Amino acid sequence: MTTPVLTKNQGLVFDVLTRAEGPLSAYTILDKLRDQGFRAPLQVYRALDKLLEYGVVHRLESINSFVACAHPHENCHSHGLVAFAICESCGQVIEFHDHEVDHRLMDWLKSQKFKAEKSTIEIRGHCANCAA
Amino acid sequence: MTTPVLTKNQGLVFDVLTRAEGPLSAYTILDKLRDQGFRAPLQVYRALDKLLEYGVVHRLESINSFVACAHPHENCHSHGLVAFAICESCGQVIEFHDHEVDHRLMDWLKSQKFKAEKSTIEIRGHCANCAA
DNA sequence: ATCGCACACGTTATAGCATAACGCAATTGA
DNA sequence: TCAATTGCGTTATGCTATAACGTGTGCGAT
Repeated sequence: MTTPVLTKNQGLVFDVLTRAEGPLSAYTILDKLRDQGFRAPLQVYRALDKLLEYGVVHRLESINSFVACAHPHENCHSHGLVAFAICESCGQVIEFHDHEVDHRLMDWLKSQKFKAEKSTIEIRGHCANCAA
Repeated sequence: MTTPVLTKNQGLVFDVLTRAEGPLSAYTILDKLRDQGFRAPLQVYRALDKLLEYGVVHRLESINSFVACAHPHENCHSHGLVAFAICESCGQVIEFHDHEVDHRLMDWLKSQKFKAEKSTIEIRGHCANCAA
């Protein structure tokens, strides 16, 4: 499963996210793309929907923001769960995968006969630099 | 650490959440409390802030909603991580705690010298009844 | 007792996040 | 060629959350 060629808008949004230091909100992305002709939120959200679908971008539910996947080449959907540590001081995000956590959660869900579709694991706190 | 006596507004919001079948948005709560004199979102949000602080209510980040804690008596802050399975068909939420997952995540965070403060683990999908 | 402080509350206004609904253009494949 | 699909642009709207102001009440310290 490989990522399709991106359209113009998808490419612009993906570039902005890739260059960013940390996660960006949809409206921040919009502002950064006004010079490229973006005028409305939907232009951003539609591109984001596709990028999320392709697995090259992640949505951080707890801060209503989006971040480029840390492993752009391999498709992120093929890993198991994705987890994020989000620094509330500097905004940086560390993405990580842990099969142990993955299996444990999946086993539990299985025991409940719950069919998992999307998952969100986000830890907010302070990174090594900011913990002071 | 015991839960303080709730104020009138906090009590009303907590009651609504306790009686609800599933999670409710702040504005849904507001609507349910109009007859008791609620007029503005802040009345709900302020009560929710306290209830979250007391650990008797959880916030579901991925659906912008709130749910009463499944174990009202024991303080939920004292458990480790809390995880939720959210059914996208019927809206029901299953709350669970798993020390294995907890430890595993905490170990990883520790290895990164990341100081965790708040966590979100939410799995969306379909529950046993709705999976059909 | 009264002053000062902390806290809950009420209200209005505004900010921030996300989608509905319309129509047009380009592409593809039967 | 026609129909279906997909992306795009625009306007309008809805949902989620907080800022900023002022009021009232309880309570401890002086």
